[in-house]
Amino acid sequence: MIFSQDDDYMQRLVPETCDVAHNLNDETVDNMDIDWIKEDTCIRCNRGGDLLVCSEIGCPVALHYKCMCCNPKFDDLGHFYCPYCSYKRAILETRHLRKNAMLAKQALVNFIDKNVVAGNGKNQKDGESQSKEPDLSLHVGNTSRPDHEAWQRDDGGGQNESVQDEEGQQNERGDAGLASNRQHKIVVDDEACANTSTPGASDNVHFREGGITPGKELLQDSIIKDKSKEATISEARCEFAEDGEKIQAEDSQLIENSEHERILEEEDSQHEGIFEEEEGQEEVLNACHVNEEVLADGTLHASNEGSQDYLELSEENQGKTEDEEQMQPEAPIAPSNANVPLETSDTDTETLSARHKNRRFKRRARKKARPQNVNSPRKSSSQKSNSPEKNFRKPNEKAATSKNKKISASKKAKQPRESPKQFTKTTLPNARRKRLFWTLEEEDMLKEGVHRFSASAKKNLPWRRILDFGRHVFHATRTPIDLKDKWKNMMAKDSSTIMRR
DNA sequence: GTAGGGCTAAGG
DNA sequence: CCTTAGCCCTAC
Repeated sequence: MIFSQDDDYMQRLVPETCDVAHNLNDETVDNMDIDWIKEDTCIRCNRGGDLLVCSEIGCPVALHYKCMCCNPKFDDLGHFYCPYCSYKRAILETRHLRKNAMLAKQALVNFIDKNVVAGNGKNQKDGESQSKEPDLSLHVGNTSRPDHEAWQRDDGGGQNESVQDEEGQQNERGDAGLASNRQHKIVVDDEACANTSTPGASDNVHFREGGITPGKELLQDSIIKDKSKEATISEARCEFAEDGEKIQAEDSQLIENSEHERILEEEDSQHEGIFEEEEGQEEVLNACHVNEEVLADGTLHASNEGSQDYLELSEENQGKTEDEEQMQPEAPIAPSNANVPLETSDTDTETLSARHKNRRFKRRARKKARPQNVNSPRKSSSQKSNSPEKNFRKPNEKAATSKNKKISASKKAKQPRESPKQFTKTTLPNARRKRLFWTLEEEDMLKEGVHRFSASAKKNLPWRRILDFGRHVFHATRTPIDLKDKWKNMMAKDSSTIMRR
């Protein structure tokens, strides 16, 4: 849509409701108004003629079509927006979506909290009844659940539709997720706007204050703020990580989500500079993650709608929690208290503690002995047979492991993946990694990788490259050495089967 | 970063 | 007790 510099445009330039006016003193505004009114030329070539005038209220940008450095952006109604306003609108939309997501998350947390209080007390005591309990799944679309109705009552009906929809999307939140969120935008948009302090106003102010380079100083400020915020977040993350291996299993997912939000936030703050009010919300989000961990670990694990992933996760985590318990007295740096509720919340009944006490004691002794092993030469086979672990291994532990093994073949690859770097960073120095069996998919990928890279390899196989090659299949904790070891085993296996024939 | 060999958990 | 498979350490 091409405008001439007509009266209509002038009127649009100096509306009393202009956002800038709210943030600048009258004198400044008056001066600026005068400048804008005089502005009847292209801001690039400084000439008159047919100009594209930005439709954003208060934006004085006018450009020749040919002076645009890129294709002009129009909205559905054909209104032209200058690149800055166009970007600003996109950011605004992103913010709305984020607000929606956070609202949904908060609703989810409330929902889960209520269920934890109401439902799980008896779940813990009755193992079998857990599977019959109402579905506490985080997934949507399951209509046959009483809790859902309770939730609707608790949170008020109007929003539930949108909140419920978005909660599922958050689980796989990415750009695609955000895009799909748009269809729900209108539903909660009003509330999101209400919570926001008219973003457009701040945008405009920054643009004006920054002069020709819009909000340059503010931009830097925002980057600094953002970095400090990021540091805070990562500090918090570290604290979580110190809580033990359990966190690691979910940390990668946490990081993914946080990372995604951080990126969004960076984008926002770089252009708007003031999202300090969202810091609290960021914390809320992190808190949400923590809550989810707790739930995945204990309360949700059995009542979930047959979600094997949760089930398996909780099984593993029980073992890990146990390890954490052993470590705590010895650990020179005491982990934060965040895991205390984890231990006491649901899995640690009196009987359980008593049953595991002996085992923990033995394991602790073994772990104490481990540092000596590290520095000493290889142990003799006699030492090997004296391993206390073997002597005190329990039948139910065996059963759990075998069950775990069965599940692992098909399910391991679908678990949230933990980064090997995170693992080495956050695990105690002498702790041994949890044994992770190879899936068929991983083996196939390994074969494929070796096949692909062995041709180009002169002497040594590039395990690192093979790992990168199959990163999407290999578990995130796999290292090149693991690949090498696995290949070694596979070769040994092959040769042994050949020998037998 | 990789190879080789030893250690160890887990299962039979 | 043996075997298997994954993990770890050390040398290169």
